[in-house]
Amino acid sequence: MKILGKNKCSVRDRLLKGASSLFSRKGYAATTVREIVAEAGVTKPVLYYYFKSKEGLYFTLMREGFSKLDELIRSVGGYEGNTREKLHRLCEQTFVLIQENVEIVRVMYSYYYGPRQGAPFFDFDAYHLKFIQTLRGIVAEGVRRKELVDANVEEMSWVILGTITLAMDLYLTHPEWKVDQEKLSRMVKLVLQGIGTIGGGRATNDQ
Amino acid sequence: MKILGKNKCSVRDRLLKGASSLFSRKGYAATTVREIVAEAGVTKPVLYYYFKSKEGLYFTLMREGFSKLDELIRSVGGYEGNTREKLHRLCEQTFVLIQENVEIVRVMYSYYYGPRQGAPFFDFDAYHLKFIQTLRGIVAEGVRRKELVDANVEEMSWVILGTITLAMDLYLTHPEWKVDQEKLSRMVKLVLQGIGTIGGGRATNDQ
DNA sequence: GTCTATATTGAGATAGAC
DNA sequence: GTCTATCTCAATATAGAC
Repeated sequence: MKILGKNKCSVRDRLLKGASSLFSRKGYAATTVREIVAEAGVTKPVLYYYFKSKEGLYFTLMREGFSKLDELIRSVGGYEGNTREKLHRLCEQTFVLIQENVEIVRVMYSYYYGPRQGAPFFDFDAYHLKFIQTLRGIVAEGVRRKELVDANVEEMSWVILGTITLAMDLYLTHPEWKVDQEKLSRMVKLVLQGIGTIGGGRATNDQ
Repeated sequence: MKILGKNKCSVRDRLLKGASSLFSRKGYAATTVREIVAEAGVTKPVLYYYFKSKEGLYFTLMREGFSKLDELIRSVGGYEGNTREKLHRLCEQTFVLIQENVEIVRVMYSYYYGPRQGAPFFDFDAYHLKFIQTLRGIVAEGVRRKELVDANVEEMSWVILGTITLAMDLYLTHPEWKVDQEKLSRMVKLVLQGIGTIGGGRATNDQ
């Protein structure tokens, strides 16, 4: 492995960066190997040397992106504090991760919701499920500790998930609205405290 | 216009139905006119007779789908009852609309988040914005009436929007979880009443 | 090896008969 | 309104000159 100056990117990183940008803008199928190597200022064989194929590059990109999510999920086990604090921490870390990997998130999004268009299979859903399970764990513990109301754990998790997802969504589609961690944090606070004035009774599992 | 038996679909409708299914599964560009007409059991000139072009068919599909959303949004003006009831009604109507137009929603999603892939421009965002404005209107009125807490109207709207969006999301990607109006309704209830137990104080605009 | 000219293909679109 | 048959056009593939 070559030693690099601190501000330089390795060729491998340049290829990954350029590819993620192209994939997110044009889609996997529409992005040619030519464009990727041109973006990185190298020639085709370099790409094949590092990644074996266009598919290999794609997998590397996704694997490296989602390994950070894995790390985040593992770190949840070590969270200290009450449920409120844990939820806020999870939301914050997740949002930071998203901000740092916008392009990979875009690729994931269009794969997840749109037609596959020749993109190799990648099990995004496994990560989605893992994330939901983690969230659910925090919520279930919160209910046991009586720090959350005794309602349906799954639905409570979904409400939190919806808030995170919407923040991500708006961040991607309306950057000019400047959705950031602070706003997400206030939104989570609203979910915890309720946006209705007292009078409707507290949420319970009575249906 | 031909008179049809009550259980028969007109050719025009068959073309629209087949096209929306194909567009949602394969994407606009990857769907050929041949496939669309084959699906409807007619020949190409029929498509051109009704829609002038593939683009015309696409626009008709989107326009007809989103005109229902327009109708829904207009109907909000006539909502009766308190804010809680209005929000529940909006969520319910929106979810029903989504269920009845899954394929169009899918097409919209992949256009909105993915690369355009040759699909003609359609201003989905205008509808998105209109919807948010409507939601915001209900929330703002709720705050004035003191039926909602005096917090940031935009962020409160987003939390509700996030809940609807997540329900739609799960409905699209995990039909086996059977997210339905009842679940969405309970999720909205959770947002209104808060999932945290009392002790963290009510939400306000202190910040 | 590279370049240019020429197939080939498959897409969207149309004319005119019925 | 619907069909058969045909057109146009662009992208790609290939042949053959250089």
